[in-house]
Amino acid sequence: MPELTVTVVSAIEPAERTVTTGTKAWELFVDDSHVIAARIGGQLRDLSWELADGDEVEPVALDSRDGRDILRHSTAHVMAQAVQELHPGAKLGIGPPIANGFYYDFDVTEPFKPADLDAIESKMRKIIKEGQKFDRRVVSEEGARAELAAEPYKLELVGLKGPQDAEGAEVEVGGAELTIYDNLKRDGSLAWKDLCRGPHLPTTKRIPAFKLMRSAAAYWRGDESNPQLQRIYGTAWESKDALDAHLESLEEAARRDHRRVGADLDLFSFPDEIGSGLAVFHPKGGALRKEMEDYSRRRHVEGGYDFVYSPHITKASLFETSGHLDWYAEGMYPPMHVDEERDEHGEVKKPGQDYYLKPMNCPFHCLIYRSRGRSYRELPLRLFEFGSVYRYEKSGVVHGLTRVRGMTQDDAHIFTTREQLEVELERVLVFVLDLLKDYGLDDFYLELSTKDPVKYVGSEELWDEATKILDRVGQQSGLELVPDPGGAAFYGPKISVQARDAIGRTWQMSTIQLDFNEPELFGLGYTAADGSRQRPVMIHRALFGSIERFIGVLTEHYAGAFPPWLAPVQVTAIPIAERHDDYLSELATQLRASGIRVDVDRSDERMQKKIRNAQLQKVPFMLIAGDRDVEERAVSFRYRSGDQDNGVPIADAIARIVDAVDRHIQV
RNA sequence: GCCGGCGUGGCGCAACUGGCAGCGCACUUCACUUGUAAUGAAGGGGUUAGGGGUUCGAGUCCCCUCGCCGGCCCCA
Repeated sequence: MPELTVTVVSAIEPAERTVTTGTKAWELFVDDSHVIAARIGGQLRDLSWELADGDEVEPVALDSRDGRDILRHSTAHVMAQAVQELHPGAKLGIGPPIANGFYYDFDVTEPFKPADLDAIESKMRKIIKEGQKFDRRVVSEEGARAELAAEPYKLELVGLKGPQDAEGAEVEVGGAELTIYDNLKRDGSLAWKDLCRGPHLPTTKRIPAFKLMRSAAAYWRGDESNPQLQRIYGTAWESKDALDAHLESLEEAARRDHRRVGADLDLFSFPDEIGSGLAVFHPKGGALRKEMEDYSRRRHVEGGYDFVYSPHITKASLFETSGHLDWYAEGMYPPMHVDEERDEHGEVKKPGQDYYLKPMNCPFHCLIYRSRGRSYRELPLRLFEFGSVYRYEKSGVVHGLTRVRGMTQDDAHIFTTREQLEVELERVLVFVLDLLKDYGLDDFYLELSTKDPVKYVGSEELWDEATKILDRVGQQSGLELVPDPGGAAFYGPKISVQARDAIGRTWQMSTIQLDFNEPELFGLGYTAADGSRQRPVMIHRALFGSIERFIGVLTEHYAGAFPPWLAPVQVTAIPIAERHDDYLSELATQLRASGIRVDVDRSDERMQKKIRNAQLQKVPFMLIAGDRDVEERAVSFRYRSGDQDNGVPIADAIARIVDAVDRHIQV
């Protein structure tokens, strides 16, 4: 029998194996039940793939990254089969794996209801139990068209046959050839089939745990002008435990949701009367916000920024100059038309003016720059403002504090010479990261957004130079630098700082953005050392992004249990009996004199209830006093963890609290 | 903006096919004075998001508006 030699790449060391011709990949891994696919010559393949001489074969385990993707993709197929059995007219869209799960899009006459999902789930369990085989089959384009005649969306994909455009479509048609996967029952009969690149699990039985999550509409191929399909999201895992852990982490995220924590802790609200996406901060949220802002101001003073202020509205001409009305008019609140006068016949006597709410602060800062002649000696000029901006976000995207229509940016615009640009960018990045760390975020990576080939202004050379500088600065930071091709705004490339929170989610925080456009539009200049007139480069830089959003992120990061310096109430004093009230009120006066935010709970609740209330409000320090403490001129600490430290002398107690606040430490 | 779901005291929820708007927490008052997560009693609070319609009768059914939730598109 002819033989061939393959190399099995495993965790230990590559091993050569001699096998007979016709050997399938699974035969190399019969003793490892976790292996569900193989990477052969760099390509992911089914276990039924026939080996060729010289192949390098790497096992893919179910609980690996690739393994989970394959599992989820196969589960999506099972779901689609179930949907088509229950809803015979349903047409297939695409069904790729995504982070933590999968989805599949369907064109159905009626949107799915929760009860439909239950039924689909039961049907899926039946299919999984049947142990249907995923069987790969290469087809010609004509063959595919014939087989898929009833699947208009699949036909469209056959026409594309490449990974372009539609996100996720590459899992269907990505590769050099077209393939169809047949789902075969035990008796070899065809249960279902789908155009798909694969690979897949060997059989449906290899799906250990899954759950359908929700349904929603999605535009076909991600384009608003296309029809909306009904998408079902699901998740699948290598074990029941892994699924449960995933569901638990979703619940943890829900418990931390800033909309919920914000209401529980009385931080902020979104009164309907004001309008969608517009928040008010209550006294406790106000204390938190003020602390954040005050600290930021202090650091900006130290960082050499100049503080400026600008109004919330302006005449249209400013945004004509800046180009915002050309590029972003639909993202702006419509204008208010003022000062128009009409005569008795209704004819316009005086045309009036359009005023706009500002969606950005930069044009104002450009005017401040331009208010007089500038010398190279003044640069870099760093203008900083907590600037409130208003954006008419589409009604469907407004979300808590993270996507609002009115927000305050901690916005700075730095005007610099081309020569200073690199040094200044380094400085800004260090400044931004240091400050974020002070608020308790310390796990970052960077994203470099580069030119969108169709939507940009300025010369190629300028973009290249600026992109290179940003890249260099990013590299020097030592952080991971992820490319984001085409992600830049039309006026310049940017670096954004992504932060991971306490439960591993990433948030886009700061952006540092170059702008070659506005200095040009506003005709900004400075006199250089040689007396020539030069154009400055502008750096846009927001650190929190918006204060509102940052408060939302921090609330979720800390799950409301803020470190003492940020906590709205830093100390709750709890008397054991009413006769201890005055003792603690005196202590509170002393703490307030040290700048500590302290409440004395003088309600007529029992002290256990007061502890519970303070605990639920996530107050970092509870100071409890009874007869013993009064006698010793001491106080007893209780922390959010439930830990106690009793009989602490008053002076020590104050010092301990003030120290924790000053040093920004968590307790 | 699009698709779907939803909107009942401050918050969380209940009210079968249309038939007296209710419970818990919170709030107020009174009593109790207790050493580390809920003392007891009494009381106040709602034009059921807003508007229109169907009906003898609407929280419940229909229409419009506003708002919220989950996605999609978008996010300068």
